[in-house]
Amino acid sequence: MKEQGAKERIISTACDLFYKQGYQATGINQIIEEAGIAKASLYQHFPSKEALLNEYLLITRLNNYEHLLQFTAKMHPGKQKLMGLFECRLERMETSNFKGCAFIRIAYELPGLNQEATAQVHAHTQGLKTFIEEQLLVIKHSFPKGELREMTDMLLNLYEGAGLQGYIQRSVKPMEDTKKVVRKLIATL
Amino acid sequence: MKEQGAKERIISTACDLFYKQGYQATGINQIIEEAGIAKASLYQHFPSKEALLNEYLLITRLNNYEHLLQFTAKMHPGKQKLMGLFECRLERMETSNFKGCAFIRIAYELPGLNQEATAQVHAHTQGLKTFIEEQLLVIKHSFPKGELREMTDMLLNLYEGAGLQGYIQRSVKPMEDTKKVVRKLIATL
DNA sequence: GTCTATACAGTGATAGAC
DNA sequence: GTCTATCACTGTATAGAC
Repeated sequence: MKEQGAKERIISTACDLFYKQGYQATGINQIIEEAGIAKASLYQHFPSKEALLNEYLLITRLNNYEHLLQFTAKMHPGKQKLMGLFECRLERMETSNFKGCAFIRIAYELPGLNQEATAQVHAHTQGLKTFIEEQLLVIKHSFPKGELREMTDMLLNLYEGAGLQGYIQRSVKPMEDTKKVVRKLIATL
Repeated sequence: MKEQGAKERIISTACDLFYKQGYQATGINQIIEEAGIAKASLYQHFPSKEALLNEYLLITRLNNYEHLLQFTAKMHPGKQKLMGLFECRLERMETSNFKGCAFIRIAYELPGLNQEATAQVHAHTQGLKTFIEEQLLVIKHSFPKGELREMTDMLLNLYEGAGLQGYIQRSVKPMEDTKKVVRKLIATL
């Protein structure tokens, strides 16, 4: 990891710790220690801890989205890719130790979120909605607009709700069950 | 508020602040200031801030549950009470400034939650499940066991997912939409 | 650019007077 | 039981030497 520049080490360490421990529970001191750099060097690259938070959210969002696209790249648009969304998260829950959606965690941890961070949270949600909507339109080309939005929101709720329950119960079961339910739901379309 | 004992003032202030601002963001100093008592008095009644957290979760859980029971007291068991669960939260979102489910917030804010606090979170979830299951059994007396659990979990996911989206978007719309979807879902039972 | 050393506010928690 | 005063510690952020 030493061959990376200081800034890169700071970012990757901060992203890791912010997600694992939470933003507030992670101190600057821990970040610089694990990144192996001095405190002043951190403030050379980032004016404040909050700036680091914004960077964390941006990078995490892009990574999550990129991962989803790769995961579903070879799937057929429509039902298969829609199921892929759930399988993608299920895989994350099985391989890494899943701590819930990073953006929901931040929104819950910091009731007074700054403007840029809020924008990232919304962008993440909107990205999911768009992905879901696209697949739904492939499945049923002539979706009435109101029903499309309704179905999209319901699937999003199920997706986030299952992730949430899975984290709280420390189990992949809620997500597996939700996957089955979703499969049934879209089978009728 | 002055006629209440010191302990009661501490508890009600802490409950209020922990929910509004989060646990970590709320300092002992703010609690004692708003409660109008001295710091040493607080530690007379509670050995630590963490003890206050456990008290907060217990009281919030009992209050939430009590409120739900009162809200649905005059409704018919079954479909009406099940819809009442969603209407109850909808009402809370409209009247008070809803910050999401208190237990999910705590679970997300503190990845390393103590045993008693974890138990409260689980008890809350279990309480919701039991409530939902009871109504489902009234609706359809001969529910296959697997499907009953499946349906219960799905409704719980929708309930929590909608609360979550509602908080993030600062809108009651996700919960209203979810209510409609749930009404359709249980209409077919 | 990166380091050491430090500033300064804020935290949770205690001691001891009244 | 409740207060004032203070503890030891950690938090973020900066100054100044190399």
